[in-house]
Amino acid sequence: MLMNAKSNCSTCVMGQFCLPHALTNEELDRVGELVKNRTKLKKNDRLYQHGEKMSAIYNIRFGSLKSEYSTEDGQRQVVGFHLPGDMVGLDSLDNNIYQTTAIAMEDSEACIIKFDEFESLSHQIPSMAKHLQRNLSREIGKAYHHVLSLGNDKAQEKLAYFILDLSDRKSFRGSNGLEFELKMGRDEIASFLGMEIETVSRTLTKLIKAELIEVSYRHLKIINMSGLRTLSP
Amino acid sequence: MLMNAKSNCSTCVMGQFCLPHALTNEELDRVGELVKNRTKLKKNDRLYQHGEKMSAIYNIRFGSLKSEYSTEDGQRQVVGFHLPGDMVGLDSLDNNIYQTTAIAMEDSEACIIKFDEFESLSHQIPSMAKHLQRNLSREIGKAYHHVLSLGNDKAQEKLAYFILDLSDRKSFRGSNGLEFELKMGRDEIASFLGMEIETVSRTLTKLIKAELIEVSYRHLKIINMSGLRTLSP
DNA sequence: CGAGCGTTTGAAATCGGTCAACAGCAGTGG
DNA sequence: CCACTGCTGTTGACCGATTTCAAACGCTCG
Repeated sequence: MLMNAKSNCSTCVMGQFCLPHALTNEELDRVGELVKNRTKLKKNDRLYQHGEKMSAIYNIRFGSLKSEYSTEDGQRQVVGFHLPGDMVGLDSLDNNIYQTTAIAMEDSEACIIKFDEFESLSHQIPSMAKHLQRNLSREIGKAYHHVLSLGNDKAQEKLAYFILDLSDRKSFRGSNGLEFELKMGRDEIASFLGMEIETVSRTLTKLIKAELIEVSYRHLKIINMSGLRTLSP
Repeated sequence: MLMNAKSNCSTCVMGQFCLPHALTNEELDRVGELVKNRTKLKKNDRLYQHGEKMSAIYNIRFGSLKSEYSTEDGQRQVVGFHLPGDMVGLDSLDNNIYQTTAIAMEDSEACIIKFDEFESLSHQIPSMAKHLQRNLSREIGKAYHHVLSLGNDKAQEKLAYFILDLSDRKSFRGSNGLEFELKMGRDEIASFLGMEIETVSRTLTKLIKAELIEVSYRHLKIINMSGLRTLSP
């Protein structure tokens, strides 16, 4: 985990997805002060680990990560996939211990937001505190939706939900939401959706035969978006 | 939904579960100002509803509520059960719209925390903002755990998790965690755990035959706590 | 005390899990 | 550059847990 690359929030292309809107230039500079460093991650590197003392929260700059929730007895579950602009580490603010482990699925980079400095900055720039609050609340909503999907949906619907969610988030960030590379393996999709690897594979072929998507290895193309949407609300 | 009963945080018995620790008397009085009103709910009354504009967050004073997450197409899922001391409505802070509906499972009462007033108070008493932040983060952790359970566990384990969680929370609040009334129906347990009513019923009888619990209608008694714990980690 | 809802129980059907074998892409080293 | 090896993903057959459909039971409330 290398620290380097002085950050500069005011010129960062992720700014619009990462920072609260309508910061003054002066505020931007102060935020830039706060986010002094970034960290580069190679595939499979951990950004933080379950059980560790929290020191910072992070903003993904590029690449993609997964977060895994785990219990003492070794049960593990992928609870989220993260794309550039996503804020991660938010599950640690309750007791200052990370509840999940964040692992890079490809070479990635994240901005480090030292938390004690963040807190003091929040007092000066209230919109930063509000921004964090919003992210926390949004994460709750996402988790509820995940619970809904795991609790109600059949394999097909869960997979459709997964694909559409990914597609939406890619589009939102300005990349192609209709054709992209899956950075996660079938095992990680399976864990995320609460099913087995083989079921993921079989269900993908079902969706292919239904001419909703095309898949070759980890390359995915959406053929019939509305068809997919009728599967996952 | 009746407004009445001037609140008084400084003498409220829920204080220890509800407010941040170590508030000065003067701060307590200011918080009391904020929480001017409570609302009484009869069974099945809604505290707030999915899609509504957020005006306040709430703290349960007595009784018990469930929150239901729902999608446009009518899928619904119970995402949480709430006991006295719990803060609810936290899923609304992202876009000021409630994402869930909170429904009383018995006659209940909640303190109303008008959100705009809360925000201005937060500036004066930073520990209040921090307290909210912690609650938000804890809710994320709880949701992740729920996802883990739905994704990995078989019916028995899910039910054990449900019972133990309820038991722990009752104990924490000083009531009897070994023998209590379930305020929710089998249908609500089923929704929460992502299974069917009949499976809940059958699985309960399994746990009874295994001499882990006794159940009669909605009265539940834990016979073998450690046995239950071996089922749910 | 009776009506009605909530709960339990039974039997049959189904979806997904498990076990096992195979295919295919990728990265290594000759 | 190609062959070998290993990891990742696919496919098939079988099995089991949960769902589904159906009916009976038993609280609880009016």
